[in-house]
Amino acid sequence: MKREYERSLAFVKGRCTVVKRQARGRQRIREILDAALAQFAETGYEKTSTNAIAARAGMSPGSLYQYFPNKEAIADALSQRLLDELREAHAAAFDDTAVTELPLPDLVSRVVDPLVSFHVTHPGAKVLIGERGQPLHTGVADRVAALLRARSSESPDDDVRRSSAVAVQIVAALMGGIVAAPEPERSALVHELKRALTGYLNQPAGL
Amino acid sequence: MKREYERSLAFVKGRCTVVKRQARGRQRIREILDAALAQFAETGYEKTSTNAIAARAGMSPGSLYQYFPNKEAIADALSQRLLDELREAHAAAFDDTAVTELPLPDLVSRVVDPLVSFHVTHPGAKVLIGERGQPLHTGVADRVAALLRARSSESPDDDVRRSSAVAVQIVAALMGGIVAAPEPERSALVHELKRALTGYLNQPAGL
DNA sequence: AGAAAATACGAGTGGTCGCTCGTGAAACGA
DNA sequence: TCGTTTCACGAGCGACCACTCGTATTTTCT
Repeated sequence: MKREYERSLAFVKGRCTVVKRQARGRQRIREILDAALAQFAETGYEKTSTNAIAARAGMSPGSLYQYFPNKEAIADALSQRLLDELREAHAAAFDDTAVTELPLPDLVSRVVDPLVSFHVTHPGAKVLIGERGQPLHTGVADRVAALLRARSSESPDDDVRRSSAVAVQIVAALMGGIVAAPEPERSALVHELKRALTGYLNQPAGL
Repeated sequence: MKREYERSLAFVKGRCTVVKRQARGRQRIREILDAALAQFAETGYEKTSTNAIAARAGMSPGSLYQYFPNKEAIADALSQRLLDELREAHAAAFDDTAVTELPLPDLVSRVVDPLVSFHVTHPGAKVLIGERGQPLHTGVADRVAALLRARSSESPDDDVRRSSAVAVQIVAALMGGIVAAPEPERSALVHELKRALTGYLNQPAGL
């Protein structure tokens, strides 16, 4: 019986080889990523040991290292998976036609709201941003930049890029508190975030 | 010959005792803090080893542990020292009388500018904020809250506290990029930071 | 001068962590 | 059925790290 297998990399005896992943293996990768996300959320990236991830995923350290060459690769793959989920959640906000006409507060809400619910349902995502580089950051920043360019086509490109980078950093900065806060306060903080963004983006550039 | 000595804590043989610090000892503490700040700036808090701090300060690990019981205490003392320096640099901005009358952009500049130059001259300060709790954060946030309360006395206290916390988080979020950027870009980013703050604080609360 | 206090040293200890490797079980393909 | 590939295991290795301790030196004070 012929079957189709996803080709992917395995890391056995210190060597990187190409293997035909079985269904079991693909499931294992998902389990590792799930465990890593939960563990990162609890203890942060640096303080999370790979042995703890393996234990949480119900496997031995050796099994874990058949699917990832090192700890960093786990975080990278996790960032990628989260970024994909985020892109999907954001599709409605970004892939629309009439972004140019929409009032700024509405536009901000359309971008911020899915972002908030994404981070609320994935409380570990913020440590992949906070403690490690910017893989999630840049993914969003690029799309925000494109959106801003569409709205104010006469602004110089550097200004647009800077504005979107700043806006993304503001969102990232407040997201931690938003996720951590209990519900009555959380809504208030989301409201403040939107106020900050609209206030920032509304202003004429020459102040 | 009688001399006056500062009493402080020593940590010898695992026990905490009170000693009469000599001038040499006080100098050593300064050297440890200097070395720690430089090392934190280079490698971050977690990845900085106490042995590396000791080596950078030109002393043995044992000597370092005569002045601090553990790594965290070094970071705490350093945070305290930086907070004192910052408070001094901010005295002019906060201790003024007519804060209520000043236009918002001017007020923002008076607060932000010393903050920026403080972080530029102490590039290690931001990791004490970024990777470890909020000792520097809260110190500034309280003063900002007092300032905001003075300006809009009719706002509810919760709103004021929230606004100042958000403002401080915005500053903290952008400070990293500001410190890292070379000079032409740095000024532009500072300008963006001020725009963000004025835009945020200018708005009527009910948006 | 001489005892006591404070400072200084640095090899060493116990512990953690990322990662490996030899071995064996399960699934696949013929 | 049987060889090959993929998956699984877990003790343990080497490196690093926060911190200790016995000892030696310097300063203080009488």
